[in-house]
Amino acid sequence: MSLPSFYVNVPRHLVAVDCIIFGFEDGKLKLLIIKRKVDPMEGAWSLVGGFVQEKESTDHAATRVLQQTTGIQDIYMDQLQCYGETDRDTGARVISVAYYALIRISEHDRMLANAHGAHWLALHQIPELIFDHSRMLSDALARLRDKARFHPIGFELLPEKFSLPQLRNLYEEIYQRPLDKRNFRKKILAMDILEKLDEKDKSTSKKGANLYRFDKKKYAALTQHGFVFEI
Amino acid sequence: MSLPSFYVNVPRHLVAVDCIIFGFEDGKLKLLIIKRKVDPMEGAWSLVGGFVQEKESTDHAATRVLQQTTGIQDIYMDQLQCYGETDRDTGARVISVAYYALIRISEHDRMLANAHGAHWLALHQIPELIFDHSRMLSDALARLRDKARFHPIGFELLPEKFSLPQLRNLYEEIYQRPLDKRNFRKKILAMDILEKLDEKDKSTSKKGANLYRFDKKKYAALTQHGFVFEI
DNA sequence: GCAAAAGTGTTATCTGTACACCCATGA
DNA sequence: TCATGGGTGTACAGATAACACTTTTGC
Repeated sequence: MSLPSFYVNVPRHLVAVDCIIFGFEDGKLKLLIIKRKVDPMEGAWSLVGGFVQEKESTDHAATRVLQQTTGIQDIYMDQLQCYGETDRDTGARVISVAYYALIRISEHDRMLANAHGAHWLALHQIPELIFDHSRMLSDALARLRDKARFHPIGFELLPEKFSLPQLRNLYEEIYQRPLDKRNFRKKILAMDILEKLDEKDKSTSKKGANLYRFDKKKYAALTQHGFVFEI
Repeated sequence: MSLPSFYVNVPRHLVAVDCIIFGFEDGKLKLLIIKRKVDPMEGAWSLVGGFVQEKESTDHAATRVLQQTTGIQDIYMDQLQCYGETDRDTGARVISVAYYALIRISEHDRMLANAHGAHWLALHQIPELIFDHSRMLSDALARLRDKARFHPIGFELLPEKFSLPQLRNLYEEIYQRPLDKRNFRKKILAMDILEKLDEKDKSTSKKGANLYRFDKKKYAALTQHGFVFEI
């Protein structure tokens, strides 16, 4: 197969994807990182990443890389942005497309991740990362805060069934500020996008906290009529 | 110079940049587009674009391409996102990084642009664009709306000196809805980020509208103290 | 019975929104 | 003098923010 002449004699580039993978556990936002297995910077802490193959989209590369290095599948993932500085990777000129992902940390996933040499660390425990990965992380955090404010993506970080204190705790962690218990409850319930379950979570108190489920269909229906989620 | 072994036998890709260039003139948001000069799709309407060279960053490629194809320099530009589908360009597999730019349309720039075969068209007059460029445009518009809401980037589209009716008109155009004259004036003046000039714009009325200038320093100072611009 | 987290309402303040008339001026 | 767009203030409604006590239950 020959290229149109416009495309010949054009430089070609190594293109990578890097994944900023957020989870939520023990009331803390966590990040999944690995010890790099290849030179340069072998052994240093790094985001999960890999190269874009000949015939796959960058989106596909991101989900594939995540799946291959951690065994994790079927999760919320969104493009952050492209990092295109010429010297960002010290091994070669590599253009990287960063993606951020939100994960419900499960024991299953935790074992798989460990088997792949990946580790969940709380945000304040994250060591210096290679190349521009620390920059990617702070950009991703900023994006997460922006996005979570007007889109119900927080639920991607919680188990299917969750309590309101849990949900509030998540947003307090994302925005790093306390949220009033009563006001939060009032606001979120007024949206009418949660299904109240007949079940309690007794793991954090004697009394037990009622469990809820995010009602995707209701949310979709409301959205159609101009409703905007906002925390 | 040899590469670390990790980087050999890795597929390389054509990487392009495409620019969504917004301007504001005659009370309308406009887009700068060109008739494509190369195959495939020669003669079809296209965003301004070009390939990323060996030793330049993607940011640099975007400003270079804009400068080369329109003569325009020194403008607000921000990355939109990367488009990485394998079949997005019908000529070859090309990964494209899209940038959006905001321009003060001047006669000087207009002539240069015309000389390069580029045209300013009002948004509602934009024809079908090649490849995924129409998608890029609508993504860029969405981003512009998002960003302009909380960042004072609207001023990039206006001349240095502008009137409040002009500014309001711009936001009405961006958000496609009428804004109350008095409320808008009250809100924007309360921010205390505009310098009132001793000059009037008489081009649109007998009375003349007072001119203002955006005070970058004041804005920067306020931002440091937690102030957030919001329309 | 007590410690610990869950759950519940009311009030004051702020912010957004609606709205109509006078002003300055060139033609 | 009149037509045109520029400039001004107030009142109401809805949203946000502050705040303290009761309930449940395992130990």
